[in-house]
Amino acid sequence: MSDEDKRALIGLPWSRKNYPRDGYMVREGEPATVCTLLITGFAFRQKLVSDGARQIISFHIPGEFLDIQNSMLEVADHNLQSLTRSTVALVSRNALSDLMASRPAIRRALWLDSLVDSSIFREWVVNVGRRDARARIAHLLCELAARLRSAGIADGEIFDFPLTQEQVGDATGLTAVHTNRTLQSLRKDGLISLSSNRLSILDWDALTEVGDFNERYLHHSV
Amino acid sequence: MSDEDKRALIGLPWSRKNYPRDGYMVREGEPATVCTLLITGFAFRQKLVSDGARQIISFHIPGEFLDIQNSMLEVADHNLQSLTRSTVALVSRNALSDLMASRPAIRRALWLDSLVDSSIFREWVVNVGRRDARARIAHLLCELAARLRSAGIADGEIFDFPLTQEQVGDATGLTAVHTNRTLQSLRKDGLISLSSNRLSILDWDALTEVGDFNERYLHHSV
DNA sequence: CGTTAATTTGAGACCATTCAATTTCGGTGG
DNA sequence: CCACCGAAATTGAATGGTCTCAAATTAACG
Repeated sequence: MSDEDKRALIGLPWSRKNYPRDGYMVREGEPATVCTLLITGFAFRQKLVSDGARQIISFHIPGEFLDIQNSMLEVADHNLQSLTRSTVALVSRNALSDLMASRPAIRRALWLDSLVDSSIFREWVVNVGRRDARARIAHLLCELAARLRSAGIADGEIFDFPLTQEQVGDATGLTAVHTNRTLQSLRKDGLISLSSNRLSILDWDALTEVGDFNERYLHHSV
Repeated sequence: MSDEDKRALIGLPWSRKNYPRDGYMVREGEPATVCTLLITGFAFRQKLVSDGARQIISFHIPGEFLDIQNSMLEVADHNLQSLTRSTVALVSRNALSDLMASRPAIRRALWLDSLVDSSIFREWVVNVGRRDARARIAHLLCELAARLRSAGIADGEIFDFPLTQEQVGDATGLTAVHTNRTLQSLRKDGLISLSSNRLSILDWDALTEVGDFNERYLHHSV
């Protein structure tokens, strides 16, 4: 994007909104009126099934758009929640839409953003569909680490990790109990250390091996 | 889209290509040069994990674009295969790209198409992550039926169903053996009848109940 | 420092897998 | 038209990964 594009994007009218931990930002079935950019904190998407179980569909880090798709598709098809206390920028659908109409580079950037989103969903289908518990969790940890590094939010082997074990389980299709046992097994093997909301990856190569992690699907080069 | 838009789309230079059953259309890691529209037959996307297991990520029916995302993201992040013998129209990336630049309605239609795709991936994460075998398979059958009806390819309760049980299993994260037993259980309960590549849905309401199926995620109204 | 949330542990049950063998089906050639 | 073939579907039995339920321990927070 050119400087002019960036100025136009930053110049959009927006308002700031804060959410508490676990606060609902968008509910499934609601009409969408605004577009949300995450400024600080973490967020996640989820859907509930008929017996009340929850499946987390993605996690989001600062700098990501949370609901471009909702704003085009009129009605939200999933729930969007803050993971930690967080702050977002709200932009009106119409203002963003006008900007996309007049600025090809911005249009292209948002389009790519949503295509990468889509690629991540595909990898998650594979993760919950065809990997065992250890691999699922290892893969999730690798993905979060790779994305945080790529976004410049973290750079070493130590990360803020605000997920509860129940949330890790809901993202990987496991129960909280089995998630706990699996994390212990990863710790015992010296792959990670995890406590008090801090994750250290002690052996990146081994963790990617266990998690069958190949970051091509993140399309970091685009 | 206006008539003029439609004419412009149909007027794009394209070539026809045939694939045999299980033929590879795109391989993971390959650079993308063309954009593929499925004309006849069925196709599916899949990824392979390190132990050789396969996860099917989506099925596609005639009239759907198969790889808009690949053509924007440069390198394919998954494999694309024909399910049955099929015919596709190949359009050059650049020609389609030019058309999208000049025609907002076409751009919007393709954008919506890929957003619906994305919504379907999200639902599949939920399906394999948080539903048991009966619900997973019932849900898959409901989705295929709903999409075929919506596309006008089928209209009653009887459908061409060219999937093997192994493929149903690979789409739902189950083994072929357990898929077989689960299909028998759905038959025994009078929900479906399935043989020789023909699926009859005998009790739609009961099947949607078992599969926890709500078609909002298909966004058929857009 | 008290209270609630989150993590951890144990034991038993169950859903789905594995492995192997058998039967059925669709297609092909004699 | 029938015999044959490989692929797909089906069956059985044993194994195992994950779940369930419940209780205990530890950590987070006002």
